[in-house]
Amino acid sequence: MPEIDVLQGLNSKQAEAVTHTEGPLLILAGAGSGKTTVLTRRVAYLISRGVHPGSILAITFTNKAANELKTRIEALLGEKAKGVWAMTFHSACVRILRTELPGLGRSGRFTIMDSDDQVKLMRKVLKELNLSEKQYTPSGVLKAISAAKDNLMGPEEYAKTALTFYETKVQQAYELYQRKLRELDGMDFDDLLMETVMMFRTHPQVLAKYQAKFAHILVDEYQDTNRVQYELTKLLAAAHHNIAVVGDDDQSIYTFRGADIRNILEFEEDYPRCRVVKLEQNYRSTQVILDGAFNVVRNNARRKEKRLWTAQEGGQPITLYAAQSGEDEARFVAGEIENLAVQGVPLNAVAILYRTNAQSRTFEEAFVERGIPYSVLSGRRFYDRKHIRDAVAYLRLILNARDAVAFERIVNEPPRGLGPAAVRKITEYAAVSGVDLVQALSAASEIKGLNGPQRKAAAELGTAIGGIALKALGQPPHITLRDVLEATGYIPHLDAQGTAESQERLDDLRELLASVRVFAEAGGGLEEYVEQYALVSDQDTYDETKDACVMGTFHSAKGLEFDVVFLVGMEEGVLPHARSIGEEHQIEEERRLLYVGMTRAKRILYMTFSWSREMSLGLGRARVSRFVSEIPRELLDVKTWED
DNA sequence: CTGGAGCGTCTTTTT
DNA sequence: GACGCTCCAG
Repeated sequence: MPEIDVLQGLNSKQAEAVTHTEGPLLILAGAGSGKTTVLTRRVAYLISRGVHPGSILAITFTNKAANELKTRIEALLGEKAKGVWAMTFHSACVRILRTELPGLGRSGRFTIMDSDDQVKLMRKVLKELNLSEKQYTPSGVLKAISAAKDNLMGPEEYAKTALTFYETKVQQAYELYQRKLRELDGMDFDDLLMETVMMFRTHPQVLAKYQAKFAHILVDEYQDTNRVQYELTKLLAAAHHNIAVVGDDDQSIYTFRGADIRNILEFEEDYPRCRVVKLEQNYRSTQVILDGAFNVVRNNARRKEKRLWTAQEGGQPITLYAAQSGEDEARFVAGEIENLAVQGVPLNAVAILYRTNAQSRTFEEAFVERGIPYSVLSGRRFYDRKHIRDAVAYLRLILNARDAVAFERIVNEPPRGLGPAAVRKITEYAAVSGVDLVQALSAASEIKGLNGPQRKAAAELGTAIGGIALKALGQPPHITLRDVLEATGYIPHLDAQGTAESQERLDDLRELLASVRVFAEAGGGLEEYVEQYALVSDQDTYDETKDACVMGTFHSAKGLEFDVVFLVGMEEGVLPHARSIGEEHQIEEERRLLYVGMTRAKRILYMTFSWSREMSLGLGRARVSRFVSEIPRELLDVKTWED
C-alpha cells in the first residue's frame, strides 16, 4: 500500500502526528479536529512501514471506538491490518490476566463483577463486620476502595494511610471484600487494572514479554486516564518510549472516577524528549458553535491555552429556549425535531443531551406521545434489567459453579421455596464438604435442615444446571441459554404469570437470545459472551444507522457528533449539578461537560431550560445555568414559551 | 421459614 | 420509579 494513501487529505499537523513514529508523542486534539482519523492513519502508517499489527496496542475509551478503529484500519489496509490490539484498558487487562495468571499459579478463569455485584457483595461484608448501612453506605465504601485501587493501594497499603475512624472501618471492609472476591474467583473493574500493574511489578519477566510485544502504544482520550491506567502505559512503554497519547484537557469529564488531568498536563515532564502536536483546526462545527463553546470553557483556570478554528464561517445562532415547565421543554424539543424532519433532517442526525439519566423520562414520554422514534444512549439500561441479569447469572453459574454471587442471584429465581435460611445451609454445606455450589444443590438430600420440598427443588435445580453445563462446551451459547432458562423454570414461570410485565420480560429475553445468537455466529463462545457482558458500555450498543433520534447523558455522548444537538435542562442545580456547586474544580468539570456537549453539534445547537421543574419534593423554581450567561449574547437567539 | 403486599428512601456522571 | 425493609398470612 503506497504511503501517499495513508497521508491523503490530512493537514500538516495531522500528518506530523501520523508520521512521528519513534519516541513519545503528545497529540493535543481539540473537539472535532479529526482525532479518530489521525489514530487510524497512524496505525495504518505504522503497518505500511513494516510494523507487525500484533505489536501495536491501541487503547480506546469504549469497545465501540475500538471496533471502529479496527474497521477503519482494515478498510485502508485490508487483511494486512488483522491482529492489532485495539481495545479498552479493561479488555486489554482481562486478556493479559487470563493469559498470564495461570502460569503464576492463579486462576485465569475469574468472573468480572460489575457494579451491581459489587454492591451486593459489599452489603454482605458490612453485615459481617456489623457496620450499619446507614453510616457506611455500600456505594460510599466502594467508592473509597475504588479510589484506593486507582492509586494502587491494596488493603495493606491502605491501612497505612487510614487515619480517621471511618477510614479504619473502610480498611476492614476493604480487606474482607478482597478476601471474598478471591474466594469467589472474582475481580471487580478496578482489580482488572490494579492486578495487571501489580503482576507487571512483581514479575518482571512477564512485563518484559509485553514490553517486547507492544513496540508501539497509542492511548486515546488520555485526559480521562487515572493513576493505574497511567502507570500501566508507563510500564509498557518504559523500554522504548514509543507512546503516542491523544487527548484534550478541555474534555476531561471523568475526574469523579479518578481521572487525573495531570496525566496530560504533565506528559511533557514524564517524557522530556516528547514531541507535541496541537490539532486546532475543527472540521465539525460552525464558527458560531465553536465561539459559544470557547467562551464557556475559557473561564476555566486550569487549562492549556488553545482555540479551535474552522474554515466554515458563520452559522446559525444558538437557540436558547426558556420553557415554562419540564413538559413544555420536551414539547418544544419534539416540535422542533418535527420541523427539522420536514426540512429533510434525518432523525439519526439529532441528539438530545442531558446531565442525568433521570431527565430522559419527560422526553421519552413526549416522543412516545408524538410517535417520534428515539433510542436511548444507555446500553446498560437493557443489560441492567433484573431478568436480563438473572439470565446471565445462570450462564455464569454454568461457567463457574463457585460463582456465589450468580448463585445467590438465581437460586430462588423463580421462587422455589429456597429462602435466605435454606441458601445459607446449602452454601455452608458446599464450604464444609468442599464441593461447588451446583454439586451442593444436587446433593441436597444430604443437607440437614432442609425440608422435603426444598430438597426436591434444590436437587432439581442442581441437576438441570449440571446437565446443561456438561453439554455447554459442545453447543452454541444461545442454545445453552435457552435450555437453561427452560429447564430451570425461569421462562415457564414468566409464561405462567401472563401479565403485561411478564410479557415484556419474555420479549427482553428473546432479544437477549437473539443478541447471543448474533454473537455466536460471529464466532464468540459462551465464556467470551459473559466476559464482554460485564464490559459493555453505553456507547457500545449505539447504532447510528437506525432511523431514530438519540438521547443520552453528556458523558455518554463523548466522541460522537450530530448535525443537530439539543442540550436540555440548562439550569443551576442540574448543570452545574447541585452536588458540584461550591467546589471550584468541580464547577470547572461541569463546565467542561457543557463544552463537550456543545462541541457535539455540527450545524445547529439548541439549549433549553425551564423556569420551574418537578423536583423530588414538589415543584421547584429554577434558574438558568450560570454557564449560559458566559455565552456572548450576539451568538444567541432567545425564545420563550410565550413567543 | 417463605413469599407477597405495602411503605419509605434515595436518585450525578461510568469502565 | 427502583429497591430495601417490615409485616403478616400460609
